[in-house]
Amino acid sequence: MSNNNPVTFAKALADETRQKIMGLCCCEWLSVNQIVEQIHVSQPTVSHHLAVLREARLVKVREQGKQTFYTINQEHVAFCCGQLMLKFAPEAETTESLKSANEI
Amino acid sequence: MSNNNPVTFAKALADETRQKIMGLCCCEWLSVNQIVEQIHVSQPTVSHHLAVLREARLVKVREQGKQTFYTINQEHVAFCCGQLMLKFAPEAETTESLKSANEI
DNA sequence: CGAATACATAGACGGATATCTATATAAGGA
DNA sequence: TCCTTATATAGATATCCGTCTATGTATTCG
Repeated sequence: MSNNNPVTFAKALADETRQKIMGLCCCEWLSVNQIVEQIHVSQPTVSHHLAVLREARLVKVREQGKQTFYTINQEHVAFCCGQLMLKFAPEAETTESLKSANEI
Repeated sequence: MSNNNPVTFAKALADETRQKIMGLCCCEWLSVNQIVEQIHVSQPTVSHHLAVLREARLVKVREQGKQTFYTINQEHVAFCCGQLMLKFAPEAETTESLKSANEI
């Protein structure tokens, strides 16, 4: 059921806790427990949110023994943001710079 | 209650109907009725969604006699997308091009 | 093998939200 | 002034979703 449209992307981002998790494992790989330790929700809740992010392809997963490590799929985040800008802000300056960068 | 954080932005985008409305009035001013005519939900529902978009500052409003016209606030959409990229995809190539464009 | 650790899944529950109908409000025209 | 048109608001309802506890599954270690 992995989906890739702008609505799926937005829904995945549309939660405070999920954005916190994303902030935590943005530029590094974290195990589920490491995330739980830094956030005030239960382990199953974290697992639930990670599943949502996985469905939306917003995280990369690496299993290693007992542990499962997650990190943000930055390329996909950037791609989806670009899609939103092209769709809903095609005439904005920032979007122009994005377009011209893509052409190079 | 107008809010400006990434969660508010994502929540506002996290609905199929709202994204349809945004697509419709992206590059032009439309009255509420014009939106209702092009979408299969009731007028109060459209008004509700426009209120959500207004709260998130994603639309500009212009009242004119009996009618109220809406268009996407493209600058703000682009800004929020940029914020998301900087926060959750700081190392992605696309984001780099965004940064360097801002520096110019 | 048996216990402990790490994570996922199932199910329950309460609060948020998308939609509708009915109605209020306000502007324009006859 | 009265009726029509355009939009917003109120209230009801059903569904979605975030969270929790309990439990399942798999891996590691003694």
